[in-house]
Amino acid sequence: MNIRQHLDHLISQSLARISGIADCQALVAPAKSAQFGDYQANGVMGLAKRLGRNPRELGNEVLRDLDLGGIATKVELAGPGFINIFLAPEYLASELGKLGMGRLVAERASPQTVLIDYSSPNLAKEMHVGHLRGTIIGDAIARTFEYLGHRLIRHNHFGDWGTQFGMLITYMQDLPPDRALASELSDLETFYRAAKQRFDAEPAFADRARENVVRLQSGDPACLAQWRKFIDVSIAHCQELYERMDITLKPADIVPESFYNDRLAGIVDSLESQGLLTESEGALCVFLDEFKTREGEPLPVIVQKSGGGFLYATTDLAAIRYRAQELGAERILYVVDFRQSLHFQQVFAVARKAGFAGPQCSLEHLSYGTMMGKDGKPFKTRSGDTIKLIDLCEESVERAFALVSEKNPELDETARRHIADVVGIAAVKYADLSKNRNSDYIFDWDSMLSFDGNTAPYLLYAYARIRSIFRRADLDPDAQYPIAVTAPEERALALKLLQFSESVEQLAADCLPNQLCLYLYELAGTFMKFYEACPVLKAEGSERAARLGLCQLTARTLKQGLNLLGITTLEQM
RNA sequence: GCACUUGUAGCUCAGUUGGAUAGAGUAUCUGGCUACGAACUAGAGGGUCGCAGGUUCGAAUCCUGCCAAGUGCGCCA
Repeated sequence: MNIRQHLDHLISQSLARISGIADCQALVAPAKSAQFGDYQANGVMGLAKRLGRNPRELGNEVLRDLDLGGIATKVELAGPGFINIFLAPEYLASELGKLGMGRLVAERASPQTVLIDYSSPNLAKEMHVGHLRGTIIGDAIARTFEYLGHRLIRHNHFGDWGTQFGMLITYMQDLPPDRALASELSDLETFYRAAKQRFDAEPAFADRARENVVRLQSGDPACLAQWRKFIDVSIAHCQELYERMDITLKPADIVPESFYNDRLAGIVDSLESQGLLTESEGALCVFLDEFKTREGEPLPVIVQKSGGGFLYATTDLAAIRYRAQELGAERILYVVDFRQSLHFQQVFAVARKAGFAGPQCSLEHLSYGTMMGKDGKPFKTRSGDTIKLIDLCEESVERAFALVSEKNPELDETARRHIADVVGIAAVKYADLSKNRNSDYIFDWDSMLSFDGNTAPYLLYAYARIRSIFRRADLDPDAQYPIAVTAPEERALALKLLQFSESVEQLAADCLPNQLCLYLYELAGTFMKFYEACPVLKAEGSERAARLGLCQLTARTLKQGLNLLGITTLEQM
C-alpha cells in the first residue's frame, strides 16, 4: 500500500467512526502547494454537507479522532475544511529504508491475465509516423503490466489478410524472374504504389487480382506460397524497426488476421444460433439499437458480405472469443487510434451480447489522437507522403550525435554513436509518451527532437549525473546506503521517491503513460534542485552516506521508470 | 444531419474521483560554472481556461445551448 492509499484508508475510517456512515471517502491527494503539507484530505467538506454539519467543526472532530502514529509531524485543518498532512522526515526515511535494494513497487497480490493488442501494422505498407503512437504507447503499457506481475499477453494483430494482397501477389507474379524479390520488397511503399497503379490502370490486372484473392482465401497452395514470401519479408522489416526502437514485440507475438480465418464461419454460426443475425440487402448483420446510420436507420454490424466474404468486424469478434475463452484474458486492451472507436463500440457490444466475452472480461479501447501537421491538418510531408518511422529515428539519432559531439568532444566516436542511438530514440519515444494519448497533437521536428526542458535527455542527464558521482568517488553504486532526511531538498526528494508506486499503479489503472512521464520529470527536477543545494561527496560521515543513499534510490527509480517507458539509461552522455 | 474527440500563456502541452492563488516546457529578458557534469539552475514578464447560462460551500473539470476544429457514420481494414 502506498502512502496515499494508507492515509486515505486511515482518514476514511476516522470519518466513518465519527459519522456512522460506512462508505466515507477521505479523498486524499498530494498537496498542491508545500504550504498545505504533503498530502491533503478533501473529504470532510462533502461529508459535512451530507450530514448537514459545519465542515470546520467536523474537521476538528476528525483531528481529535485521527491517530496517524509517527507518520506525521503536523495535521491541520485549513480553509473551508481541508485536512493538511505534514509527513515526518523520520517516516519518509524509514519508508525509503524499507525499499532496500528490493522492488520499488510491490507486485500485485492477485495478478490478472491482461492481453494487449498494439502496433498491428498493415503488412502491405511500411510503418510510418502514424504507427508510432500505438506502438510506443502500447509497449509502455505492456511493460508496466508485466512489471506489476500480471500475466501479460502481447498480440500484434498484423493486417495480412485483406483484399490488397490479391493485388500484391499479382504484381509479384509479373516481376521478371531474375529480379530478387527481397530487393523489390526492400521499399514496401514503392512496391505497394506500383501495384496499386497497375490495379487502377489495367482492368485485366485488376481482374487477376480479384481472382487471386479468391484463390488465396480458399487455400490455393501457389498463392499461399507467394503470399507467405511477401509476409516473411514484411515481418522482417517490422522486426528490424522494433529492434531499432527497442520495442518488446517479438515474432511470436504476431497473431495476424489470417490466424482467425478458420474461426470466422463459427462466429457467424454462433450469432445465427443465438438469433442475433438478420439478413439485410444480402448481407448478414447484427443490429443493435444504440447505433444509427446517417439517415437515422438502425446501423448494422456486418459480419458476412453479400458475396459470402467476412469482414474485419468478424475477425475482431473471433479475436475476442479466442482471447477471452481460450486464452482466459480478464482484460483486453486495444491500443488503436480513435477513428475506430465506433467500430470497437459495436464489436464490443456484439461480443457481450453473443457471450464471446463474459462479464468478468473487461474490453477497453485505448484510443489515441491523430498526428497533425503545423497547419492543423492530418500530417503529411510537402510531397504528400508520410514520414517513415525509420527515417524519423535516423534523423533524431543524427541530431543527438551532433549534440553529443559538441558537448563531449573528448569521447571517442564509438561512445558518441552509442549515446546518440539511445538519446535519439529516447527523445522520439518520450515526445509521444509525454502527451495525453487522447488528444491530437502537432508533429514538429524541432519540438519532437528537442533535447532541452521536459524531454527524455533531461531524465537521462539526471541519471548520468548520479552515476557520475559514484564513478568519481569510486563508490559501489549497487551497495546499500543508510537513508536519512534533514535538508528541505532531501525531504522533497524523499517524498517524491516514495510516490513512484502511486504513479505506476495509476498507469496500470488508466493506461495514460504521460502521467508516468510527468512523475519522472518532476522526480528529475526535484533531484536537480537537491543536487544544486546538497553537495554529496563534499559532505561527511552520515550526511554523506545518507545523500549517497538518496542518489542511489533516485537513479534506481529513474532507471526503472524509464524502463517502463521503453527508454534505456546511459552511464554518461 | 447524428455521434465521438478536442478547444487552457506567443508556440507545444499538463492539470489525477469537482478542491485552496490554473501549472510546465519553449520563446523573450535578467542572474549563476577555478564547483559532485551549464543537455543544468535561480528569477521576471506572459491567462476573458472557445462563448453564454446552470448545478454547489467550491467548476478548466459536471449539465444545457451555441461557436470552431478533427474524425466517424452498410458490405475496405
